[in-house]
Amino acid sequence: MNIKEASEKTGVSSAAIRYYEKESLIPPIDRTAVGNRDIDDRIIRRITFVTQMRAAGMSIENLRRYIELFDAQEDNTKEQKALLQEQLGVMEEKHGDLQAAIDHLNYKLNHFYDHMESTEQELRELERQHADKVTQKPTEDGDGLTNY
Amino acid sequence: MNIKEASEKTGVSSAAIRYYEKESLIPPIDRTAVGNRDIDDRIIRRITFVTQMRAAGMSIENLRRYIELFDAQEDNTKEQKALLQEQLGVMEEKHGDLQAAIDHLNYKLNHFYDHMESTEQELRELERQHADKVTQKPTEDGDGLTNY
DNA sequence: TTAAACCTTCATGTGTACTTCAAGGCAAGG
DNA sequence: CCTTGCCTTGAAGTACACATGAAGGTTTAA
Repeated sequence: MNIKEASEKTGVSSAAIRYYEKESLIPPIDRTAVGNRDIDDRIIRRITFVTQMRAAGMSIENLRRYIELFDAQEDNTKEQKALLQEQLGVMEEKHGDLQAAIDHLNYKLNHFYDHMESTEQELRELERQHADKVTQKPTEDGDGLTNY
Repeated sequence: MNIKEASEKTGVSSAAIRYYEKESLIPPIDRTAVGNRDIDDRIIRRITFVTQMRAAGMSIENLRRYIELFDAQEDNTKEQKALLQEQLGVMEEKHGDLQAAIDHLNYKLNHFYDHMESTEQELRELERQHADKVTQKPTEDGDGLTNY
């Protein structure tokens, strides 16, 4: 498929796909007779992988290092492990921050709700939607942003 | 406390604190007689809140809108709700992506481990550390990055 | 055969979120 | 008195991750 189809399939812009190839986040892409990129499913999967890792907050630079290590044929087991471990740490931390912020907002939303008329059900739905994910509420609402 | 102490306490640079104040992410900070910022715990909490939301992926712009709404005295209940709802959506999505990426890396790490000598215990520890957080593994390891 | 709709490379522009620099003020220690 | 070390504002610079534009090539459809 051409780059536009790949773009539509992945949700990544054509320019970004070219950029990823140049930065070696995805392998060199085969070209057609006239020099156009011919993108197969392997490349699509790689693009999707990049998208996931980017969404998870991994920088282009780290992602490139990570991929280089995995693509290399030498025995760089140790470095691979170290890099995985490092990235897992970063992601767990982000995950924690994110969860804290979500909990915080949910708490605020619930508190907020307590002081409102109960005619509007949207908030209840929202609350129900997220209820299973809220594990703990902040011990105090200390950011000074609660007017209610 | 002065801005340097606040910086050390929050892990946010002095320049960033000034920037946050200018962008109204934190309230106007009191000044001493000679014009230096005198930062109290309320400001510290605000800075921490900003840090958390930033870490969770909220943009400066959205964060400012959010804070403006909460600081305003008018009855903007509806907008506050909408903004909270919007941000919760964004964060839940990010959370999902992040979890997917973490699961992916954990799966890779486990798979990886299966093919290694069991003399090195670090990976077991890492595995143990994160085991409770891994809820599901990717159905296939389709990014082409598994050499092992 | 001419326009539309793709594509290419290379260069430059853009938005975000700060960081760094320049120029200067205040307070304490030697 | 002068250096050190903190602070101030305002302007300009930087890094990242692309987006956009220029100049041109190919293929398809009218």
